[in-house]
Amino acid sequence: MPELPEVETMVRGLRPALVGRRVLSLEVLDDKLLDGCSLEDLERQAQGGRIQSVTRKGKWVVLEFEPSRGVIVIQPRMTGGFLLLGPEQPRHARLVFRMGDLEGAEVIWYYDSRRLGRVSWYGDMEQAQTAFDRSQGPDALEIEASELVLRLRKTRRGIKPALMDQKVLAGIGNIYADEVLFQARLHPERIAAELSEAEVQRIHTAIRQVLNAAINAEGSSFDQGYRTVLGLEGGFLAQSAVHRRQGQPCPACGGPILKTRIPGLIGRPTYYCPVCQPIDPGSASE
DNA sequence: CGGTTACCCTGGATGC
DNA sequence: TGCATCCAGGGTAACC
Repeated sequence: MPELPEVETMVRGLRPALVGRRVLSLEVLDDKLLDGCSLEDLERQAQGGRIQSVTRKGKWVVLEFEPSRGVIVIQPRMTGGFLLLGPEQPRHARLVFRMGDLEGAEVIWYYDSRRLGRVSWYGDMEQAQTAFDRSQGPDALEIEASELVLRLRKTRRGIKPALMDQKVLAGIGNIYADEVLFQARLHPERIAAELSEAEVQRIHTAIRQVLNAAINAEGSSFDQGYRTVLGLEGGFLAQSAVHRRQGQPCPACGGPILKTRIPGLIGRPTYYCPVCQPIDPGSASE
């Protein structure tokens, strides 16, 4: 579920409950989520450790314990999330952090209905960073425009699948790819390597605008999916331009938003305005 | 190597 | 009501 804005919202919500506090115990309720570490090792590593920082790398949640106590990385993927709402077990709970020195909540839950999320442990922050750099590109909020130009020039896929490729840049998924491409007025099937520098610059600007707006709205919620750590819905979809708005008027031209499937993203819907985001830029209406 | 698809999972919504 | 099918915020192994 979560893309960069949802993960950023999780991390911001977790910080006051975790940073500087001691983990009395970590209980792993579902060891299927563990990636590269045993249940026993993870529980033992966390037990009694004080959390030094809670950060985000791309779509990863990173819990750093006090020096030399290691790092836990959680990838929520489609349906993972955290809840601070006390001792009552939520549905699909997979991890339980029982905290000391905590005023509001004593228990922090990680839940994941589809069990696609992953939990890893690294010896220190440097190892976690190395693992990140091996599998992910620069964070979408940190990448420079010039770097984005270089990276997009290397692939002949459509620009939407390229933006969603975490090795190109980390943090963008299906919702925000649609919003970024609308904001940049680019058709999702435009070949990434054929975009002009000016067009990639528009994408770079749109990424920052869209992701920051989504963070301010605390992410995107629909159906039974993503919630904040307090169990609240994120508000971004109320202000989305195209995503999940098929048949509704484009906010720029008033024409109907289309829902379609594009090559390279089978099984995932794409929403766009065919007038404002023409496949042939020469025919743009703006 | 670059690009695409199949598959991993589950639960809620939708359709017959 | 019951059952089948479809759908979903992600990622990766395997394939062409």
